Amino acid sequence: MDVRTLCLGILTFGDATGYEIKKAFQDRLGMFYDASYGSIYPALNKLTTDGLVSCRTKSQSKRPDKKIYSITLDGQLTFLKEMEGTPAPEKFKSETLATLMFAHLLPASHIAKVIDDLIESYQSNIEILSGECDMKQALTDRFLCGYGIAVKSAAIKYMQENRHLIEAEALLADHAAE
Amino acid sequence: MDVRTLCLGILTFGDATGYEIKKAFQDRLGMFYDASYGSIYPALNKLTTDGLVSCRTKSQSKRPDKKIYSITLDGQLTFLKEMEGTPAPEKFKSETLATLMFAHLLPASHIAKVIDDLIESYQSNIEILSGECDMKQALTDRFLCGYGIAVKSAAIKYMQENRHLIEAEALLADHAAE
DNA sequence: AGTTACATATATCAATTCGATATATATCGG
DNA sequence: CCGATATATATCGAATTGATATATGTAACT
Repeated sequence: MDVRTLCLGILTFGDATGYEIKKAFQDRLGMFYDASYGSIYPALNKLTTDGLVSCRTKSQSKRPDKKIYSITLDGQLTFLKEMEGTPAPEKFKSETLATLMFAHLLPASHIAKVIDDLIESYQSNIEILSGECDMKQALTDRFLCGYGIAVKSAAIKYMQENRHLIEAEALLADHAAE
Repeated sequence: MDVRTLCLGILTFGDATGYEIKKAFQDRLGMFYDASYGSIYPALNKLTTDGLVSCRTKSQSKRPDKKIYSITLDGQLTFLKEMEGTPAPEKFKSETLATLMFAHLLPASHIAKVIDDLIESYQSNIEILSGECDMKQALTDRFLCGYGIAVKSAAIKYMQENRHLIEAEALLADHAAE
């Protein structure tokens, strides 16, 4: 599954411009899949060439022409076939947790700040997701929002209950450095 | 923070070959940061050029020469300075959850399988992490293993309790298709 | 004895993707 | 009136992945 396939998926919900597709990635998929213009625009070009989407241009005065993409029948079939494959393993990248790996080399104050920031960002995620969760009527959206909330909540709880472990390591190093 | 910096970090634990550094990424950082040979070997070359690591070659009969890298004093200072910056936001990519976004278009049997597989992979993660957690003496390692276990456990619990929501959507679609 | 799979060890390459940047304008709050 | 945000396109260098190539040892299985 690549950006191309997910662009097709987003277009099953209705026609959209590249700009709107980018927004859909952020708003609907952002939690577990993101894509940049640098991958979306080339993807749409390729999809158009392959006949999986069609594109009509709406000229606008004083703005770049709007290119509205629609999924074709061929595109729908390709999308469904693609989605029937086995999804790749999940990938998670956290510079914060990588930083904590080296807590014994860093100032305790920095470790504390990094953890504070992470907890705050999780809390902000949860607030946004809670708001969305209430608005959405579709079960799918609710399920996915709920997933995000459940996981982030568990992360916060663990961090708060166990941060002293890693902060102790950093403190030890601080004393050794003196 | 990039692969270069994390190679330096891994070398603070002791000298290593590129192959061993790759293993360290998998074994120690794998949960929250991974890197491939295609990024590790170029990173080590650059670090050597910049004088942040030194490299001695150990010739081995019937094997490629082993290149053992050591972090230099300059490398240690550079690493510490790098780690004091603010870590980038976390990134998570899940093709499985992206698939679920389109549950209303897919066969219920496929949705069920995809969820089963995800739960199984989480369970396997937890088992591996539990084993490691017991072995490790360092608080840092325990903290990070514990984090992984806490988060994956919450994910499993949520999935098991709420999967019926999304499976219902897929079933609806199945009936509509008939 | 043979074979299959995995571990050691290096390295490169096409393809993908990110993050930043460029270009223009509208709109809205302070 | 100004600065921030939104609309809308597109490209480019740099980083990264995942696959592949090359060799061999070693352990387990048949």
